Amino acid sequence: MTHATDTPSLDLSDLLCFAIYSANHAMNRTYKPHLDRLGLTYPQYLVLVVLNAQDGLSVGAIGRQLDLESSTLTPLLKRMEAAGLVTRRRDPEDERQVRIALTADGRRTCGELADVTRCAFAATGLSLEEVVDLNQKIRDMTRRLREASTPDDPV
Amino acid sequence: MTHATDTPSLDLSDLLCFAIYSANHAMNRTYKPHLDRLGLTYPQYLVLVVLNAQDGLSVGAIGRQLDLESSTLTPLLKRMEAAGLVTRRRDPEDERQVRIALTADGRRTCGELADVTRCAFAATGLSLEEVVDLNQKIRDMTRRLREASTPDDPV
DNA sequence: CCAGAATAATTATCGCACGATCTTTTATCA
DNA sequence: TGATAAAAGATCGTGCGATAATTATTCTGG
Repeated sequence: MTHATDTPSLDLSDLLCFAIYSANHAMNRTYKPHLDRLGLTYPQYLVLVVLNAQDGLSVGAIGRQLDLESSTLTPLLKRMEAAGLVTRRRDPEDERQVRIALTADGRRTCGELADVTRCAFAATGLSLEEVVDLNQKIRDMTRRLREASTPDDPV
Repeated sequence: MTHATDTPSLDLSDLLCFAIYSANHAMNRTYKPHLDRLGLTYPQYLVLVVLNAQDGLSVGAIGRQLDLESSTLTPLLKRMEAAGLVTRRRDPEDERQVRIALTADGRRTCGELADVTRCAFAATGLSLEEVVDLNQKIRDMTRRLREASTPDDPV
């Protein structure tokens, strides 16, 4: 059961975590010029992707999709509000929640997202099939990482 | 040849960049309790991995391996110096460079890294073979992303 | 109905990470 | 040799991202 015997090497190039870390950096840099043009940061882009699928979500609902804390999202959403992309309104039904809605400008920016995504896709040099496969493999791993973390914190 | 026609969907779960983004978050969270025990942050852990392989590197040399700027590394290394893990000394041969060397404490901490890496590996739920394969796939993609970015900036 | 628990968001603090700019040191070359 | 260019770090400003503490609202049990 303990497969702790086949020790993974400590060489940087063998570390899966570093491969992911680097891939994330590279992806950010790939997106950057396109997002700069739209006046967006990368997490802001992700928020728009979420709102594009379903508008008027609460801060918490967005956070659950992106796996971000409200303490991260609150200032980020305020910047997006200042940029005129979204509005923030307390839900009259439950005043604890803040509903995030796209403005006309935000919706227009959402219209550009498909192009940005297409460019990034092209930059990977992967076929659509390969992207789907790699996406699935990474998501599976992420799910297992989360499962391994949540049950009980190894103090 | 132009696979720009088969547009990737804008659904969050289909975005490879989001899969990587989430995987990176999840990996960080997996490492956190172990690194907390050692008093390290995740990028500090990566610096130790680099120094463990070759001690006495310059700031720039570390940065090239981790793909980090001096503006990120300088304060990070100062914190590691304050924590007693490394020393920072101008190279007498070339006073522009700052050499980073492990202290006795730093070397002792390096001795613990293999355990941390092993725990993270176990949390992925992947076989060593699968890790090697996924690692390669991600690194290939990262390389292509870098190639697509560098030639000329698509304004 | 009301005290206390639970939930949602905000605030504060810390540590990356980047781009832009600056300083110091080294290299180059007319 | 003496001006200038290049290289290596350091500094500054902005924006995530995490945790912990706080505030405000809603829910729940007696």
